[in-house]
Amino acid sequence: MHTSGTADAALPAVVDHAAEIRAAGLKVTAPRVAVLQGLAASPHATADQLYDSISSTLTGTSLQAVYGVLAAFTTAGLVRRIEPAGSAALFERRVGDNHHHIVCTRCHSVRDVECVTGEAPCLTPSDTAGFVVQTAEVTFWGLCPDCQADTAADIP
Amino acid sequence: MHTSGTADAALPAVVDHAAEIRAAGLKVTAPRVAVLQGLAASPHATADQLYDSISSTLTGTSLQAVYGVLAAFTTAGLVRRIEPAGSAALFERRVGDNHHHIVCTRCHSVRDVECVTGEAPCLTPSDTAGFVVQTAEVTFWGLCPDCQADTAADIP
DNA sequence: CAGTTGTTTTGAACAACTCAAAACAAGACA
DNA sequence: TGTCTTGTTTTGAGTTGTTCAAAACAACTG
Repeated sequence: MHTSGTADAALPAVVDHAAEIRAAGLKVTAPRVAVLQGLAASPHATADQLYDSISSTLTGTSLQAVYGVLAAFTTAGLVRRIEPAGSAALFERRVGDNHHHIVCTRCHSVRDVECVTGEAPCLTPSDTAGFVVQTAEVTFWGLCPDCQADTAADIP
Repeated sequence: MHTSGTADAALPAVVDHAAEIRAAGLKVTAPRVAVLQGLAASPHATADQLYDSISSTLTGTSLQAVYGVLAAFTTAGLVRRIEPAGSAALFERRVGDNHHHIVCTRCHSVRDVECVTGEAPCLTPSDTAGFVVQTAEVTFWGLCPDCQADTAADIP
């Protein structure tokens, strides 16, 4: 760790996070950098999970601070908030692209799904009932590989 | 009310609801019939809204009873539970068909959307990451006609 | 380095929902 | 028709996820 070429190159990720926060017009603080690090480690995390991963290294941080950070990031467009039925809100770094999600019906794990067939057909419902459609959100539900193996073991 | 041709034909809707409950293998009770009536009147209702519409005519009913009724109906396949981000759970009578929803980003009103282009493309994500896909849930977000008029008035 | 403004801490409150035990009623059966 | 069993509702409390508000605090500006 301490034998790297240049001091700045040693921690590129951290530097990036601070820069991203600054670029969004927000002040750079320790909880904010930590939340971005946590999201880099687990790309679909709840506020609680992020607080857990943060509180070990950044003592004195509160869960409410994490909620505040995530609210600021969401309105600033740094993170996206998704809310699959039956789970707490999840936060992810990927914003701006129209990607979707697949959720495991058994363990609630979440993975990203690119919407290649996607944009055009999915954004064109047959009858919008007079609504002006802004976005379309697709959530797939199924069994993740781990739970497939587990349920296969259950049924002899 | 008391001058109808036959006694049974006087209350067709109520009879239907009781029959539907019975057909689902559940006991017919006043709160259950009332919940189905409430859902007939407002096809996308929260437990709270249903309780409100019920408690005026059926005194002594508790909100917890409504939650219990809805849980029983959901597992029995009589109603479907949807959970748009930012709202409490909504319940609807339409089950079994693969229809979707459009939600107003301003007032949170919900309308059904048929998925005509739908089934095939929407159920075929490009890369399922090893998941076995069971269902696809599409939620459109936009402005309802009322809110279009309201926001148009706001911007001179 | 001081001032301003935005952030975090602390503590409380809230909404939606679930749980558990006792009272009760619907439908089956004698 | 009355009794029994089982499922349902009532009552009351508890949990989880999230938001609010005031005071303490720290990041960037000049």
